[in-house]
Amino acid sequence: MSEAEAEDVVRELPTLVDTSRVREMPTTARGVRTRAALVATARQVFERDGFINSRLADITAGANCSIGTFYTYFDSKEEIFTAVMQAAADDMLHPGLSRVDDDLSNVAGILEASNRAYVEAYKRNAKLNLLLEQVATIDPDFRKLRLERGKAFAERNARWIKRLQDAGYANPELDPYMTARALSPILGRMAYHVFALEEPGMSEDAIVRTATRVWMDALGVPLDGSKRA
Amino acid sequence: MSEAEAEDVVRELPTLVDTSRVREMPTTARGVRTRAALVATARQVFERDGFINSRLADITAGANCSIGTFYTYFDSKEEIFTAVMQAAADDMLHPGLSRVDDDLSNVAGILEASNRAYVEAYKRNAKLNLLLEQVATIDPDFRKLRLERGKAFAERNARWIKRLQDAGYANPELDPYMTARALSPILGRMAYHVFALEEPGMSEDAIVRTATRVWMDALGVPLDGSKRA
Amino acid sequence: MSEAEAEDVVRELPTLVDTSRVREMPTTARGVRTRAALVATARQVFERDGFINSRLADITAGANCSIGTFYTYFDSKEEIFTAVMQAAADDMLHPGLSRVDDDLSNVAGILEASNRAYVEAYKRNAKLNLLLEQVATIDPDFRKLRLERGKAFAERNARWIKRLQDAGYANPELDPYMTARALSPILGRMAYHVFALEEPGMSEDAIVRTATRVWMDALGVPLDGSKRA
Amino acid sequence: MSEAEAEDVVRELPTLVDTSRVREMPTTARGVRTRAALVATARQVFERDGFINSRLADITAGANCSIGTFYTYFDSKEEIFTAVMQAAADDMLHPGLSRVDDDLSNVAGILEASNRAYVEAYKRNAKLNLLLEQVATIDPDFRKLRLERGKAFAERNARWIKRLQDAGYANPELDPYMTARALSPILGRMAYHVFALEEPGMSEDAIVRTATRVWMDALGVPLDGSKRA
DNA sequence: GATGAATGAGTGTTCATTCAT
DNA sequence: CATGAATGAACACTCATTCAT
Repeated sequence: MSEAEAEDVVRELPTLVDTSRVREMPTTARGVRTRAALVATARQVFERDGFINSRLADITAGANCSIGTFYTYFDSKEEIFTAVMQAAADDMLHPGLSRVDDDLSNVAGILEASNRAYVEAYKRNAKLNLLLEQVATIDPDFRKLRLERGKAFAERNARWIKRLQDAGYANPELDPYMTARALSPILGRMAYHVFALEEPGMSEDAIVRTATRVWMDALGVPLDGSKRA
Repeated sequence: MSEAEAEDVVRELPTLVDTSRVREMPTTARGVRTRAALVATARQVFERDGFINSRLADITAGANCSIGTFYTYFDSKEEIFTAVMQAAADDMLHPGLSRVDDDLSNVAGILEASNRAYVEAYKRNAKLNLLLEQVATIDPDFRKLRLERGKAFAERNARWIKRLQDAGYANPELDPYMTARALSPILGRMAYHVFALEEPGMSEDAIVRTATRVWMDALGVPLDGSKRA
Repeated sequence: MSEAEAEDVVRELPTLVDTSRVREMPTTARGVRTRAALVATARQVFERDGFINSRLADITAGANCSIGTFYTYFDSKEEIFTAVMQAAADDMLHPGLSRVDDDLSNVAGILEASNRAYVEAYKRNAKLNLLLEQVATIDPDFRKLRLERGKAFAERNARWIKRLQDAGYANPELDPYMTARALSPILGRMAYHVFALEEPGMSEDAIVRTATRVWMDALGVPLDGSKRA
Repeated sequence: MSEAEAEDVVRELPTLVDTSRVREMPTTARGVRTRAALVATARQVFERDGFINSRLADITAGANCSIGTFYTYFDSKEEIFTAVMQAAADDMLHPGLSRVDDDLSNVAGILEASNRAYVEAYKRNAKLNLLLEQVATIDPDFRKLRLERGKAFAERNARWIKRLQDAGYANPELDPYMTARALSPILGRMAYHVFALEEPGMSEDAIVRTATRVWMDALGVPLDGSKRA
C-alpha cells in the first residue's frame, strides 16, 4: 500500500515537475555550480518569503551572482520554482514499497511502514509543500498539474484496493475508486497541519498510526492479518 | 454528526471572520448601499481574478464609486476580503443539525443528510473556497485563523465521536480526537476537487455516500442502526 | 492647390493621430493642468532624446509629478507620443487654401502661397517631423497610419490635378493619380533636409520657388496664367 | 543620367558605408567563413526584426557561433550593420550608365533605362532600405552619412542637368542644383512606398514611366529627342 | 461624505558587452 | 580563435494608499 494516501503533495512529486519547462543544463562545470547555487538559494528564499513576496535580487545575491546571470539559466521566476521542485522531487519521494512483492498477510505492517516513510519525507520538505500550495492557487499550470496528479494517484490506489478485495482482505462491497478518493487525503492533510502549518499537539507517531487504522477499518481489513470471514 | 468533516472550509465559517477586523457599519442608508455594492463587486472580482491579481480599481468601478470612497468603508484590501467572507458566511453555513436532538439509532441517516447539506453549500461557494485557500497561503492572519478553526472543529467532532462511543455505537478503542482529525478532511477535499478545481468524474451523490460510508466503517458503527456487539 | 505635396508629414497631420488611442480628458482643472504639463515636457524630451532613448522619468520630472501620475493619464509611452502629435497637429497644419475658391487663372500664385505656408509650418515643427519618422520605423500602427495618409493625400492631389486638366490648364495626357504620387514628395523631402536634418545651403525661399516651378512645368501649366494652347 | 534621383537609398550606397568603420578582414579561411555567416545571418535578423529589436544572440545562433566569437569580428552592433550594408552595396547598385558616353539625343531612353535598373535594385533590397531609414533616425553617424550622400548626388545630378542645358536639351532658366534637389526624391519615394511599405496599387512599370516623364517635363526636354526651340 | 488626482517604492526582465578559460 | 558564463545598468509599468478639494 505504498502510496495509499497519495492525494497529498509529496507522493505526487514524480509528476510534479513538467520537465519540458526546464531548459537544458549548462555544459561547463562552472555553469553547473552557478545554476546549483541559484537553485539552492531560491529554495531558501522561497521558503522564507513565499513565492509572491520573494525577489529575484535576493536569490542572485545569495548565489553570489548578478541578476543577469539568473537569466542565463532561467527564463522566469516560475521556471526556477519548477527547478527547485524538480531538485527536491527525489528527496520528497520516499523509496516506495514494491507493490508486487507486498505480502498481503501483513497489510497493516506494510501500510504503516509506508505511511511512516511518507511522513518523514513530508517533514523534511514541509515548507516546500506550503509553497507549492501557494503557487497552485496562482499559477494555472501548476493547478492543472496538481489535478492530474491527484487523479493518477487515486487510480493507483484504487488498483491496490481492488487487489486487496480480490485477495479476500478488503470489503468487496466498496467501490475501489471512490474509496481511494476518500482515503487519499487523510494522511496528507494531517501532515500538512502538523508540519506545514506547525500545529502543535499531534505527534508524528500518532498521525501515522491513526491514518493506518482508519484505512484498515474503512477497507474492512481484519487487523489480525487474516482474511475476511 | 452535523459538522463531522469540519476541516473543510464551509463549516468553519462561523469562525472564519474575525469580526474585530471589520469596522462599524455606515449610518446613512446611502452609505449602507454603497458598502453593499462594494462587497458584492469585490466578491465577483476576487472570484474572477483571485485575491492577489485583483485590483481595487476594478472593485470601485463595478460599484460605481471612486477609489477614495472605498477607504471610507474599508482600511485595506484585506479588510474587504474579510467582509466578503463575512457576507457569505451565512449562506456557506448550512442550517446545521441539532447536536443534542440527534437520534443516534439513525447515525447513517443523520450523517448523510448533514453531508449532503454541506456539499450543497460548498457547491454554491466553490470559488470562494478556492479564494480562501489562496489568501491563507499569503496572509499569516488568515492562516492562523484557519489553524484555530481546524482545531476547534476537530474538538467538536471528537466530542461527537465520544458520544457515539459512550452510547455503544462507535468503536471504543479509537482515540476520539485523532480519529476526528483523520476523518475531518475527507468530504472537504473531495468537494474541493469536484467543485473548486472542477475535476470531472465524480458525482455529488457519490462523494456524499462514499464519505458517509467511510465514516461509518472507520468509526465501527453498524450500518443497520444497531449498537455494536 | 493647398495640399498638393501632401505626401510629407505636415499636411498629413489631420489624420496623423488616431484619436481612439487617447483616453478621455481629465475632469478637474488640476488634472487638465497636469496632463498639459506632461504633454509639453514629453515633446521637449522626445525632441531632445528621440522616442527610443527618452525615459518616462525625465518626462515626469520635467512636469513636476510622479511616475505614477503619468499613468493616470496615459497607458504607455506610445500613448503620450500620440497625444504630443495630437497637440501639435493644429499648429503643424497651415490654414489651407480653400480648394473651391481657387482662382485658376493664378495657379502659380496659389501654389506658391500654399507651399510657403507649408514650409513655415514644417519649420516650426521640424524636430517633431524627425521624431515621427523614427516612430514610424518602429511602431507598425504609425507605419500603417502613414501609409493610409499618403494614399489619401495623393488622391486629393490627383483630384486637384484633374480639375486643372478639365479647366484647360494642365496637360491632359498625364495620369492624375500617378503624377500626384510623383510630385507629392518634392517639397516635403526638401523641407526634411533643410529643417529636420539641418542641411545648410538651401534657403527657405529657394525651396518654395523651386518646388512651385517643378510642379508647374511637370503639369504643363503655362507660367503666365494662360490656358494651354 | 544614371543616378538622377539620387536622394534615394540605392544609388547612394557607394558612399553608404564608411569603410573606416569596419576592421580588417580575417586572415584564415575559417575566419572568413565565420564572418560571412555572421553578416548573412545579421541581414536576415535585421530585416525581420529591425535594428533596434534585433538581438546579437539571434545573429550568433543563426551563424552557429558563440556570442564571444562575434566580438572577434565586430566591435558592436553598429559595426555589423555597416558590414551588412557594405556587403549589399554591390547588389544594390545597378551597373550604372556611363555618364560620358550618354547619347543625349535619346535622353528619355537613357533616363528610363536607368530608372528601371534602379527600381529593380531597390526591389531586391527593399527591406534593407527600410532598415537604413530606421538606423538613420537613431544613429547620428548614419544620419550624417546620409546627409552627405544626398548632397553629393544632388551635385552629380546638377552637373548632368547643366550638361543637358549646355547641349541645348534642358531649359537653361532652371537652377541646376535646386532642380536636382527637387527631382531627386521622386523615384526613390515612390519605390519606398511600393516596395518597402508594400503599398498596393502602383505597378513597377507605372512608377518608372511616371518618374521619367516628370523629369523630362520639369527639365523642359522635348519628348521627341530634339533640342529645345 | 465623496472625489479622483497624486504618490513612489518596488521588481521582473533585457541585452550589449566583457573576460576567464 | 573560440567559447559561453557573467555582468549590471537601465526602464517601463503596477497599484495600494493618501490627501487636497
